[in-house]
Amino acid sequence: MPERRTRADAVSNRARIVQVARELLASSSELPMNAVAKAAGVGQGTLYRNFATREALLAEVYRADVDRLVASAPELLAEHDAATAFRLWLDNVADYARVKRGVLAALEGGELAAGHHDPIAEAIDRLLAAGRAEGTLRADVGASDVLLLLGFLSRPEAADRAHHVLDLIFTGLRVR
Amino acid sequence: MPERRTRADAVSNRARIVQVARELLASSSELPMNAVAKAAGVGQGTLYRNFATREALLAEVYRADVDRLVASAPELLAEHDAATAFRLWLDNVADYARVKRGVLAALEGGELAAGHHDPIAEAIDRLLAAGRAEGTLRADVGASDVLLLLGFLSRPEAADRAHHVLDLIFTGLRVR
DNA sequence: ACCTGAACACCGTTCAAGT
DNA sequence: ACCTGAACACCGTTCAAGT
Repeated sequence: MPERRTRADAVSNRARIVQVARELLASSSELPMNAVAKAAGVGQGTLYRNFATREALLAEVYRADVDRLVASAPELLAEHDAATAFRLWLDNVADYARVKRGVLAALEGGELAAGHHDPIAEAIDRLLAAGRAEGTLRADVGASDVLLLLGFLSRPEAADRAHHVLDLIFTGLRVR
Repeated sequence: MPERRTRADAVSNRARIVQVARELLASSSELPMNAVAKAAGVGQGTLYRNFATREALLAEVYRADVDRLVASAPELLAEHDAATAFRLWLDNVADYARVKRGVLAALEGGELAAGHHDPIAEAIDRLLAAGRAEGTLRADVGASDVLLLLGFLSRPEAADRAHHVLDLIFTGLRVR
């Protein structure tokens, strides 16, 4: 298998697409594929070659944010008991959701159903497993349940009430 | 103000539009306005004259279902303590959501933000107020919080887990 | 009063033709 | 190997012309 060098213009095209998408999302929350291609100065075909679906493009745009969110789960577990770590992690999710609703939209694509390795689901699994071991979080709750509950964060009206509603959720997941 | 008779064709057009929309939703979950007009045998202008937005059309399609759901709240309160009534009512919502996801989609339109009299929010308010009076439901929960939490029912993956997730929500809303 | 349907604007996606 | 952009299919919405 010989090294296959990617053409320089292809590399810069891809980078520019992602950059432009990020900028468009900062100002509008919609992301028309044609608009991305035009603003990036590439043909539509090039856009689709790089990102076959809008979801793929969103995932790339928010990859760093999602990585940070996922990485914070084990960090919190190292410093706190599991229930506290879970509570703090939920606040992290809310903070991300407030700034960029896209983080949530990106993870709602349905990778859930596909069952492929959704890193956010894995982070939740770790937190839940730790809480189960501690006896502080309910044993009959799965990551997919939590993801369903967190879906409310993607609604625009959620902004004000997010932390309060997260508190309700957390209370429901605790062992009484 | 003299009686203004509506033309007979206008009446039947409106009825046929709603009927056709109901049928399309039964088989596809999408509802293209052009498709509704075509299937109903009317021009697009007629469709828009009757229903200025898709939301208005959906509201009309599901009006009977929503009415039933709303009416069940006081009925349940008459027969059960407030916490039980609330729990049973949540199950009613889940049952509706399973059969026709549109009921949920219709109520998510954003009447919430507008603050106009959303009958579902009123039904929830009655249940919460009764639970507060009884001391069995948390006092710091509003109908808008519950609506946000119920939003998960509109997701396709919710079907299997709906009752379980509702149980988690209910637990979070109970006074411990 | 009410209706029709052509027309406009917009979007996603594909693919023949180019370099 | 990669790119361009015309082209196709689709949708929402409006409005001039009809009855």
